Amino acid sequence: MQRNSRFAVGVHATALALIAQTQRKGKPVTSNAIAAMVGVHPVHVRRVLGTLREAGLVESQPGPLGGWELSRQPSEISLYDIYLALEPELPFEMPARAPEACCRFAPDLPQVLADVMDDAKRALQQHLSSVTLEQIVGWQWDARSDDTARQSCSNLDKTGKPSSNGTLGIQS
Amino acid sequence: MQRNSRFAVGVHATALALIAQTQRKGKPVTSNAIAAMVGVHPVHVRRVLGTLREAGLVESQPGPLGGWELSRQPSEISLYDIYLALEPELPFEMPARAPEACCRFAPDLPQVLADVMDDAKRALQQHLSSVTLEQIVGWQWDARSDDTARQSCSNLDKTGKPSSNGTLGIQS
DNA sequence: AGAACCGTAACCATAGTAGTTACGAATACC
DNA sequence: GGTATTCGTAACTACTATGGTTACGGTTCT
Repeated sequence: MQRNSRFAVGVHATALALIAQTQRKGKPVTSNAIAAMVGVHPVHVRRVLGTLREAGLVESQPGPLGGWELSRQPSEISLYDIYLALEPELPFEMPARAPEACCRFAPDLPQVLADVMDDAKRALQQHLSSVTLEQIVGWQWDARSDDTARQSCSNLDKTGKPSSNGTLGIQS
Repeated sequence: MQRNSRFAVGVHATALALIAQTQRKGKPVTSNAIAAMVGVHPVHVRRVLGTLREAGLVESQPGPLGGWELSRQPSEISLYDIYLALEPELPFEMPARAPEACCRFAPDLPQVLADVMDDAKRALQQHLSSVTLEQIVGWQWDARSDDTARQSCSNLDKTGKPSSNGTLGIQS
């Protein structure tokens, strides 16, 4: 646990959803499969992806053939979209402060600092906006072409079932 | 409280230390004065600045004429230096994961995601490294020249004494 | 009907943040 | 030397965020 992982989980999960869309048409990835591959609890996956659904990035289907799919073109989903949907604000927020706290000494410092933090947020936003899910999965294909054989992992959707062992073998 | 404010406090405090150095030579800012202006508890200021001292960014002196001073040229202290000293890592860290969790489906995705996150961190680092304390305080002088009169704030070092009212009038 | 999904609420353990108190050490001033 | 002022730090506390876990209900496919 610990250290906010929603963004990482969101990116990982949506990337897996996209890969699934192109790999096995008609059968979207399930929360359990994502959870097993990302290494978190299925409920957490649903919570994160549920938030992304509210933002219009993904869709879910219940039932035996259910799971998660992107609801936009992968080229239209940037890391910034995912971040913004999952986190209330970018890092480098100046904490709200009582204005009378500063004095003759440095009356404008709070505003200058707020501007500096805004610059940092803008730089970050710019970078995150420039990376799309389509690119990420593309890089993944590139990397994969260099690969040798991999061990198979049959019946992926079944793995990570909470009732099986409960911990998924994840250590804190 | 809440939302990690160490970075903001560190930047604010060091900027005030620099302003003090150039404003009232020989009399560094005290933790109490910084705490009052930043809006946090003096002990918290000492904790944050204590960490920055370990990183070699500031120095402290005890006693009636004591307080905090920069131990480097302000042009040699960047926001990245302050961030790195106060936080164990930049945001956008991929959580450590068991390697066997991923499978044939997307074996290289974890590495690709780690690279993507590294890119984000690099972009952030680049921006933070480009801003120095000297610049920040310079902007503050610029803004100040536009100012009209300000109310004075006599005996700043005394304000914010915990024994006075305990809360400093700070609301959560 | 039953199995396999998602949807959510509820509860809990853990950990990080910062306020608060307390006491000790160093320094300046009388 | 005594006192006031400052930093240094440990200890305790309250609050909050995070995410694991369980439980139960609703859909959809077979």
